[in-house]
Amino acid sequence: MKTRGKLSRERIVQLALSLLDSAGTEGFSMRKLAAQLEVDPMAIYYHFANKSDLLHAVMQSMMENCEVPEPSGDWRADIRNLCHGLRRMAKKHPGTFCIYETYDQWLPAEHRLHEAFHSTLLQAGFSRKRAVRAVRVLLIYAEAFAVDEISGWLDPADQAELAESLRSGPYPTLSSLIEEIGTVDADSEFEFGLDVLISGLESGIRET
Amino acid sequence: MKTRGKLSRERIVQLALSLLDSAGTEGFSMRKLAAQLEVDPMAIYYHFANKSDLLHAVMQSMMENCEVPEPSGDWRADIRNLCHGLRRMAKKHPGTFCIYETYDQWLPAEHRLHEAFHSTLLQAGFSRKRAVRAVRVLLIYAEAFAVDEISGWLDPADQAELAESLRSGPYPTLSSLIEEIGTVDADSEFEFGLDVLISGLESGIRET
DNA sequence: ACCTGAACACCGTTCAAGT
DNA sequence: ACCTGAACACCGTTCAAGT
Repeated sequence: MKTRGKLSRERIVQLALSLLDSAGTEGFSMRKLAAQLEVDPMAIYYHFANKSDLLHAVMQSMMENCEVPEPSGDWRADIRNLCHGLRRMAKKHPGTFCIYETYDQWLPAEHRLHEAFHSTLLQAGFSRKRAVRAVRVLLIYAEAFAVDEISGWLDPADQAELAESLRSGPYPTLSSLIEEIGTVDADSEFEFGLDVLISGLESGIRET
Repeated sequence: MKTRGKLSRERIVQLALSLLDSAGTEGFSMRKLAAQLEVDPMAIYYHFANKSDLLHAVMQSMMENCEVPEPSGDWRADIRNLCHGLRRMAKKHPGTFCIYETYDQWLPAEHRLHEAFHSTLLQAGFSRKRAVRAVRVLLIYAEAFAVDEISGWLDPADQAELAESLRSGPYPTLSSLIEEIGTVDADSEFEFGLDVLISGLESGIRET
């Protein structure tokens, strides 16, 4: 009812989201989006101030749909679930997530997730300062892992390329590890990192 | 002696490196670089196939200058030093480092650093598989931390913006933590993450 | 061998105009 | 209120030409 025309903020955002995720950061442009909307490029500018204003709305839409599981009482399990939810969201919206990772302002929609992280750790007995620091480390890890995953840091074809690349100098250790470096199971890899972080965090809950 | 002209691969790379680091990813372009070199934009294309070929060389130059401290025998200290070296390099070359982070191919110049990481952990008694996984987690953390630092995730001015942004909904935990979230000392923050990771890693050296 | 210059297919965005 | 269309200042890059 707000719009009699063919366009609406909602329709633009939804199509932008899917175009960004399917075409990637490089393949996305205001002009291509307009073409998909079957509209003049400048029509979008009636609804959004500029490209980054639109991207802001797109990121908001992504974050609003992020699963934030309910707390179970076991902070270790809850933290894991929150990280998994974040990773699932990233894989569902690879293009948008990469934009989000280089975005330097607060997104209201991310507060819901951050609230859950922080309250989980405070409940678990973390001091305020330690909780904030722990969340920061966990988010850095989970998000950067997801970005690496999106950019394809696990294709088995890489193994040959690595071997080729290593011929540029004597790297005995790396050469002996080609198989291990090339063989990556993303799921268990992610789990491993969470194990390390959580066990590192539980050794000093009372500190600081 | 390879070039009689005003241009050379070396000169182009050095100026590209400093332009990229001072102007940032957005501010860098082939045309602006050519202007600084006082040369026609297309002159660069005689020395490099295209933009990403040039950026590859720029990243190589950055990584070649990365400090890779000698092993001391104490793997905990060595891992910390390697991570600090990486972070220092990132802060010295913010623009180039951000390009590097979204680059999806092997850079020969990064093998030196990775070799040091892996051999340190193997010496410390990590199994091959566990060493590879540990390095991956450590690099993800150190690099993503550096990127966050570069994009300015620690300015004290953010505190007011966060408070404003939190008014969009009820976020009791976050609201109570505004001060802690806004007050970040990057150095000790980085150290905290390393503490967590290393203590998490030492709890299971013999596993897997 | 090394650089120039015009040209092309893209961008995001301003601004005036149409309905 | 909502969209169009021409125009501008940018891109990266191809291709033919100059020295």
